[in-house]
Amino acid sequence: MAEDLRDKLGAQHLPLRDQVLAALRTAIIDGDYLPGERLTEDRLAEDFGVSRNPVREALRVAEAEGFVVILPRRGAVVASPSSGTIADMFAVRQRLETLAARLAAERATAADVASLRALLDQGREATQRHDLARVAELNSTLHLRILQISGNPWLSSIAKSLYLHVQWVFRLGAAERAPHSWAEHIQLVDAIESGDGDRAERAALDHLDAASAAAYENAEGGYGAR
Amino acid sequence: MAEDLRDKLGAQHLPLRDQVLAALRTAIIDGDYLPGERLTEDRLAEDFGVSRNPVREALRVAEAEGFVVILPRRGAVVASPSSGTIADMFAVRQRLETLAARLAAERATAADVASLRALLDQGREATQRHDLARVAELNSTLHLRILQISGNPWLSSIAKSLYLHVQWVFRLGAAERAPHSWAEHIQLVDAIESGDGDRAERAALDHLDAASAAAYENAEGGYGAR
DNA sequence: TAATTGTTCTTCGTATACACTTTGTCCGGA
DNA sequence: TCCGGACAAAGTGTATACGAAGAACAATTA
Repeated sequence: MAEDLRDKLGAQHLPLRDQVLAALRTAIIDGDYLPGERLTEDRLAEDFGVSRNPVREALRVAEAEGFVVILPRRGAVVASPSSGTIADMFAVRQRLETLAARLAAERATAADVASLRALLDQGREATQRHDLARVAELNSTLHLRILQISGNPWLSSIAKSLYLHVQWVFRLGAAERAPHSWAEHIQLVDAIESGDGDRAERAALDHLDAASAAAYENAEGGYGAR
Repeated sequence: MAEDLRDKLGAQHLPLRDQVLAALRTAIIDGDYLPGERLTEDRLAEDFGVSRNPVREALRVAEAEGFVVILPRRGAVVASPSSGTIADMFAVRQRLETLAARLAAERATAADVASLRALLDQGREATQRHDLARVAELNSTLHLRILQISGNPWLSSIAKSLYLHVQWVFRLGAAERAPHSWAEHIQLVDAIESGDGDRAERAALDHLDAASAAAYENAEGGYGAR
């Protein structure tokens, strides 16, 4: 028993680089590090209380994921998404998340549907409490869960990365829109439960269209200020 | 082999980690490192003639790209794509490359179309010479060019990564199929030139369906075979 | 003012050290 | 023969230090 636990703990060991990467992503998405801000290795190492090596490895992955830009011999800066790439992101998301919805509808087990319903319930409750942060969080969880249910790891990983970026760019607007989009989520989960791929795809499309429109309205306010 | 890779590195002036990453990707795609093969840091460092640090950074990115799998405290092994993930890859490619074809049709300039036609001509010529390697290379160039013409950097980067993986898994089969698929390419470029997004999307879909079917036939033979 | 020089900061790569895990091997005992 | 544990080897994870080279910025000079 005790050995069992120890084995698990050993396997669960999270390398520092992964923790740093997660913290870095979160910090960027949350706006603790603003677009264009310079990220020197020493500074990050100090912020996270680790040595430079894990920081460097995390930075390379963050670059591959598009969260930072690394200029040779000059270091890393937080990436600055332009409004052009926002439309591009939604175009790709539309293709991928509709596929995810279709696959989820075709493959979801009763337990999968139950977990989605549970998220919907929690979301409704949080909406009533006007707990926007919690709603936004549940929103993300729901989307990621659907990706997971789709059972396609490529789809899941790519769409997840895109989803994180969307959250990053519109984290404020998304929180405001979350309550309005909850009805769309119910439609989507209903469609997934029905097992009707076409219907699920349509529901996902509607949801994304609305989210895209909302994102654009929100973008008017603008990121331009540097 | 080590000397080969080292020579490739010496010619350029990029950060070592990027050169190592490129060399690693190439070595994996070319089969110099086989799926399941263990990649110890010391060994890679020696193969590429660098220290452990650049190797580690390259490995993290290669992991994010799906070329290697890293197990905590146990190191990296070359990823082993299962036939399951092959179907998944094609499912995602279908969504993305049809979008790319549509966007390319809507946005292609005369110069873009001319460059595609030039590739088609070279491909026809290489096919007549039975130069399969060259045909396969032009095949890739054509696909990547279409992605580029689509003008969506997210789409382009994601689909390119997927395309590399497909090449990796089916590099032999793809070379054999290349001549047969050339007619489909002509259809695709014609559709792009017409500016008809629907038509381009349909042409891309047909092409991918055929490629997917061919990939599956080829996969029957299995992997380990020399 | 404009150009040049020098200084400083930072990245990039190397090297080294060491704790800790995993893995493999060997050996004695049932 | 087979099992189990001690033991050694291999390799990762992390920290640290150091030197070289590039980039940015300040200082100096014409």
